[in-house]
Amino acid sequence: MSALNEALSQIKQGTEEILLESELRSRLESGKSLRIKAGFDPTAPDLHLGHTVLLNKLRQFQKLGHTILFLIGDFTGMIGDPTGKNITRKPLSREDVLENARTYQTQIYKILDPDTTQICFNSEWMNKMDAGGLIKLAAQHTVARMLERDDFNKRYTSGQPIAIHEFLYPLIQGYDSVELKADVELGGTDQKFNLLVGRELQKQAGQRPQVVLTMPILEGLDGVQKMSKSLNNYIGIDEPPEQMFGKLMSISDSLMWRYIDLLSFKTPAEIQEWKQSVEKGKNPRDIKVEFSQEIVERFHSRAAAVRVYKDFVARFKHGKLPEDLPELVLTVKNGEIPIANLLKQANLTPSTSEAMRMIKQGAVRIDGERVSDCSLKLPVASSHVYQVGKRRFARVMIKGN
RNA sequence: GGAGGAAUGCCCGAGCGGUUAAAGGGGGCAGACUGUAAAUCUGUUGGCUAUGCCUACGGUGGUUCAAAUCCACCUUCCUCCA
Repeated sequence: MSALNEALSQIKQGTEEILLESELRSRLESGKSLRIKAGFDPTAPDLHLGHTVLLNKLRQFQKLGHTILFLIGDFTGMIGDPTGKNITRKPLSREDVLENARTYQTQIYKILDPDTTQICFNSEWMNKMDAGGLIKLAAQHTVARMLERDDFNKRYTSGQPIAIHEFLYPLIQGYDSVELKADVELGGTDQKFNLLVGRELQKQAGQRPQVVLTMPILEGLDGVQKMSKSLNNYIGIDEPPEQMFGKLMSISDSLMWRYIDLLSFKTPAEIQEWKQSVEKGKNPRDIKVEFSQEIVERFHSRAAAVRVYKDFVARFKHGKLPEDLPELVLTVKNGEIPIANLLKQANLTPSTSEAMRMIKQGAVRIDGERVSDCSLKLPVASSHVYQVGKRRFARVMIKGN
């Protein structure tokens, strides 16, 4: 296989769609270092594994010698991508934007190579654009074409409101490609429409239209909705190894394959081998362990991956307490504290009412012993390990004042 | 500019004067079973100084012994007409 074909097949691996593949091929043939654009929301600097599907692909481009334009949409952030849920957002302050950008950098450089990554902000050119410029931009697209976008279309036909400014979002995102002279733009499949607008605007600006490459959207831990912070079904790349491992182990067997396909750096052949071994009767859990360790190692270290597995075995096979359980000291006034209040103050339950419920349901343990008495009071100077459900633990020392 | 309609708990959605902390579903959480999986079954799902108290049906005021339910005004949203 020629180097070109090899590169192309690497790029194609795991991607949803490439528009147009022939254009990508000819650009790769030129041998030049391409400008690869990807846009990010300025408000959510907490990256999770869902984002890394895209980042991994960017990394691959870097390894092939291309340059990444990491665009932070601080201007478009004022609009908010029109999902129908959020209306206009408050513009972030300059400080917030820079702070978020810094947070992004510390996270993305776990995957991307800083040397060939350029961080850009679209406010740089958008703040300079005046009303006339915006009208000129708006004149380059039609309402009918805007309404082709699936979510606009749905909202329009079902009588949901669409604010005019929401139409500006795809336009500005497309215009960013003009400004950046992007050769390729990557995005999730949900971005396809916006990415295509970029092609359109580049053509009108006399540029070669960018190649559009879409990546599948990773489902969250529930396996249904896309991974997102607001749905709380995500695994953050900054999470401690234990938590990361635990969350990965809790995904279902069918979802596991989806995660492996989109996140693992194993070759397709190796993944195929895994699938076959499970078909032959291997416990899928063992594959999950191996895969989860790979991810922990990527964002932490080999040592963490090993430790986390040992801890996991000790805890769930042999019923031991976790090693890293939080410890805290509570100060009480009257020489004792009701169990419900203790659990709330130790952050093991959100409210005392919830604590009461947990006790009634047999979810609360002290030093491994199930508690059934809601009115139990704990005296000063005692120190025990409290547990609510399977996952929440804390060692609490009670002090008088 | 005119005419209608809607707003209920995390979400959807019933209720349309009293027995309503509010049916049903989804989601969440917990228990059982397991592999901290899925599926299944069961329970639970406002708060608190806790066998009682407080706050809740868009907001404010009113009618009533009693209001999510009736009235007035306000706010927000939707539909149709122009």
